[in-house]
Amino acid sequence: MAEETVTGRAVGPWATMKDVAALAGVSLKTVSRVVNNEPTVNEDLVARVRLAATQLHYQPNMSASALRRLDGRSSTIAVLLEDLSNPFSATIYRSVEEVAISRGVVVVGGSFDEDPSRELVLTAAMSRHRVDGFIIAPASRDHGYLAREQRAGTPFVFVDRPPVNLEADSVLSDSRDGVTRATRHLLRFGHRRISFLGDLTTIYTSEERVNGFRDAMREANVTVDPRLVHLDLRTAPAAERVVGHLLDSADPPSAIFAGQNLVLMGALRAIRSRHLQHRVAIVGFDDLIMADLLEPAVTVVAQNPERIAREAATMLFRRLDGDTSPVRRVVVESQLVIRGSGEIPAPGDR
Amino acid sequence: MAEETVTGRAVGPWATMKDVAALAGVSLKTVSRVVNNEPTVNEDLVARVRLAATQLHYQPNMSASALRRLDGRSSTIAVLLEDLSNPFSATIYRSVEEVAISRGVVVVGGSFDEDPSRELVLTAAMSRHRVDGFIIAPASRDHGYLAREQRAGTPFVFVDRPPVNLEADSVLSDSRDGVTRATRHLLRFGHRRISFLGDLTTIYTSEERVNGFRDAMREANVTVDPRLVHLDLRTAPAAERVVGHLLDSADPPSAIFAGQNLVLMGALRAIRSRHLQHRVAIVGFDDLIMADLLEPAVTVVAQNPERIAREAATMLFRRLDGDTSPVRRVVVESQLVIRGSGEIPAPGDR
DNA sequence: ATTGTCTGAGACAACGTTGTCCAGAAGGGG
DNA sequence: CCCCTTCTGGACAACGTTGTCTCAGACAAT
Repeated sequence: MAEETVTGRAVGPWATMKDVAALAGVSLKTVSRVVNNEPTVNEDLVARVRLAATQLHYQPNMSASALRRLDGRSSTIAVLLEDLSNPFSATIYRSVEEVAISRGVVVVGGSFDEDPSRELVLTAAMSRHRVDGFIIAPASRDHGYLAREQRAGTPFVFVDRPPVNLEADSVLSDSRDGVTRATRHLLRFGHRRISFLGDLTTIYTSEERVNGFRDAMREANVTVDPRLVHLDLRTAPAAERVVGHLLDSADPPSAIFAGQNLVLMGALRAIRSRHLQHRVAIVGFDDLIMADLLEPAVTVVAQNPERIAREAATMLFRRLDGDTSPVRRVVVESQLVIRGSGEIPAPGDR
Repeated sequence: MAEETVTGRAVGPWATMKDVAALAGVSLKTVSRVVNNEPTVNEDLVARVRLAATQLHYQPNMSASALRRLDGRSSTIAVLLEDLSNPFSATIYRSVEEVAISRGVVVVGGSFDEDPSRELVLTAAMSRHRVDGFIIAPASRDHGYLAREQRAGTPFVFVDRPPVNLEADSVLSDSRDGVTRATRHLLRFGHRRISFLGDLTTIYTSEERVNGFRDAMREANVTVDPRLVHLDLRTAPAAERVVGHLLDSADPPSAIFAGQNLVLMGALRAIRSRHLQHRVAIVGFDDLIMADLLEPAVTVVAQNPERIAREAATMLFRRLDGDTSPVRRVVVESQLVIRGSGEIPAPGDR
């Protein structure tokens, strides 16, 4: 055991292949072969090496391994999302982890918080660690800077947002269509004054969602009152304030579409504090835990983060396994979950 | 740029220190010094090296760096929790990430799902990657097997659950006390038939929570009806079923303490479906997003995952910075958040 | 018995970096 | 002017592993 080496390094009791080889009475290279399950080793030797390895609690050093291997693989992938503490990102992370662990790959996570400079910092850090691949929901709107790394052989799979200035696989939700369908749903209940509340317009999905809303309104020949459209809302309190003003105004909306989780919560608070929850219809984007427990239960457009993640992970690993087929864009359907709050009819309506 | 090396390896366009040195017209070692911000380099050379590095988009190879460094540091820490997709774990992960990124350290995450064998698999994987430290909420109840790694110099900080058979720092919630206080709260509203619903008894915190409940009941001289205590509930549907039976029974509880998130949700569903939400008091452990939007809003014992994570991360990094002071156990207070559901008086009560 | 083929194990170099050591330049004092 | 010290940069080895090559030995065919 290499308690102390020539250089005087106090590495602690990490056994190396050399130690295992010495104990098993074989050459270092034979240990390497056994560790990598190469089939050309005599089974007696395999057994001896295995025994020595367990006795010494040998754990291969992945840094050394990654350094020396021809493919440079580190058995590590990066999953970089908006915010690992929000349920959507967390579910994606977790589902990717599931696929990764089954392949002996560990997952390095990071949160961008919609900050493009953080995206740069984190992707660079991951590059330094030579992760084998990326699953990324970018904050920036230009991903050309990743081309270099991509050419170096690192695959990228974009989730939730498409790559810009980069040819890469992506797995997206049908946000636009999802919102269109939800808006049609509200229109069907007689609503004409529908308020749309959206997240940062810099975010791709956020843009898609407003567009989906406008699509449905145009299709139904309902003009959108610009006073009812509020974008760049990021927090529940901000949304609560805005919705409060809307509801207190002379010509309030009869229905609200909340384009994001926190915005939905703020809107719900504003509605409830005015006891309007059975009068004003509301539909949200992204499912909320406990949405079914509210009174009325909340109708939402639910995305499918598990499926997005599974698709993305399989695509990534396929690429790592050598798939060189053309870039793919997979769209995962979102689903309108009808629970009550979106089925409140407009005042004059039947 | 090493497009192709002697061995014929297609490494892609990763520039190495050698390439940078060649372009800058200095020796390899000088590049290393510049990259590591060693102060003994002439500033002209520094500038030249920096320029060459950016021109080549040089990113140091952390695998090589970790391999060669005396301390073997990989600038990586592992955060291994129950389930990264549940809000408690996700918040901890995210808060640790925040501290880590400020130190240029990346975070590898993993979920145990309360499966001790998965704990073994994941910790071993992290060992192979030679992570610099661990923040861990273990699934197993014996952590002696980590001693070897600890002796190798890797610090461990346990969160949410204390280390067993291992001397290591820990950051815990005052679960037991929190539950005791919540139970007293229910007792104060006249409740005597209080039902306790708990998670897997193998989980440390789960055990603590029942104990906290029994403490308060004993203190108040109220005997606990064993039919009202249900443990090993893991899912919302299971909890819903159990609470359904309780409520439909001849002698139902007047108050319920739900020892965990999903259990709370199941209990709430059972109560609501019987329209008893204004009759049966309920208090949960762990805050729920939107708990304030329910009718009545849900009283909970809220933990403080951000603080737990921040404490744990600072402890870990202090250890990495050489702190050799005795092992510490930090307790982060939980807080009873009064919202309404826990303040429903018992039937016969004032 | 000799040669040729094949299998499996070991010697050796190399991956990209950092620690150690040394040499040459620069600077100061006698 | 020379010697000694200080500072800076470079040569070299080493980290733990894997790829390549070689060689010993087993075995079959002549």
